[in-house]
Amino acid sequence: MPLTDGSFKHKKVISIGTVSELTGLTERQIRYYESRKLIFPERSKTGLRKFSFQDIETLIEIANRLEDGVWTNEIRKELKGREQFIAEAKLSNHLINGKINAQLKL
Amino acid sequence: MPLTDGSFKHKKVISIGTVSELTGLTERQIRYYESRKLIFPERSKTGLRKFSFQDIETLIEIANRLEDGVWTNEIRKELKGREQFIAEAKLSNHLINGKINAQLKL
DNA sequence: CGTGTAAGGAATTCTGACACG
DNA sequence: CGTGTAAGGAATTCTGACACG
Repeated sequence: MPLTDGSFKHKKVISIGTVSELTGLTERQIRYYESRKLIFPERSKTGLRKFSFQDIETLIEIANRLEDGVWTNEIRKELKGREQFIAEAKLSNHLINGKINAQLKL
Repeated sequence: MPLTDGSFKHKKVISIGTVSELTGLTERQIRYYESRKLIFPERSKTGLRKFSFQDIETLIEIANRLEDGVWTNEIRKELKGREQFIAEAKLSNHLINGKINAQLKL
């Protein structure tokens, strides 16, 4: 039942310069957030960082939280919390779908 | 009624090296197809090509057609035909939705 | 026609460090 | 803590051309 493609959103293909333009953040900031384990870009064979659209969305959230005076340590927890929530929601959704299908067969 | 995001699919953010990896085509081939007006990457301020996921899908189609022995001239027409079809389908879809909504109000 | 390649230059990205605080 | 910057090097990309055909 997935409606959106999503494969595009999570594919790591965007280089740091483009991410910088899209987010308004400096490359320095982006690299720093990676070192703080807030984002996890992939690397090309030669070591160049590759980001996804999802990473860009996360970076914008990070920038907003930092403006609120929140530390990267705290932001990391928040992001993990969100991830956990999504994972649970997906599982729950999956289970419910199973029950619905079971009922439909009766 | 758009279900898929789509904004990601059409955003021009991928550099030619990554496109080459994703499609299996050489940079030479990709640049040539652009010169033949089969794809239309954007350019960064300094002139670097930027492609979208849609461009990548088109490139794969192009490669398939070329393998079939079709010339770029012909492929260009095919692609235009497809575009035209999609545009018409969207319009038609829009009109039908309008009629349905009109009926629902009766 | 479609593609390979060598050529020279320009733009991008990387890391580690010094700085401020 | 989070960010700016100068430094030197490595990897990427660009264009125009010669080549084959």
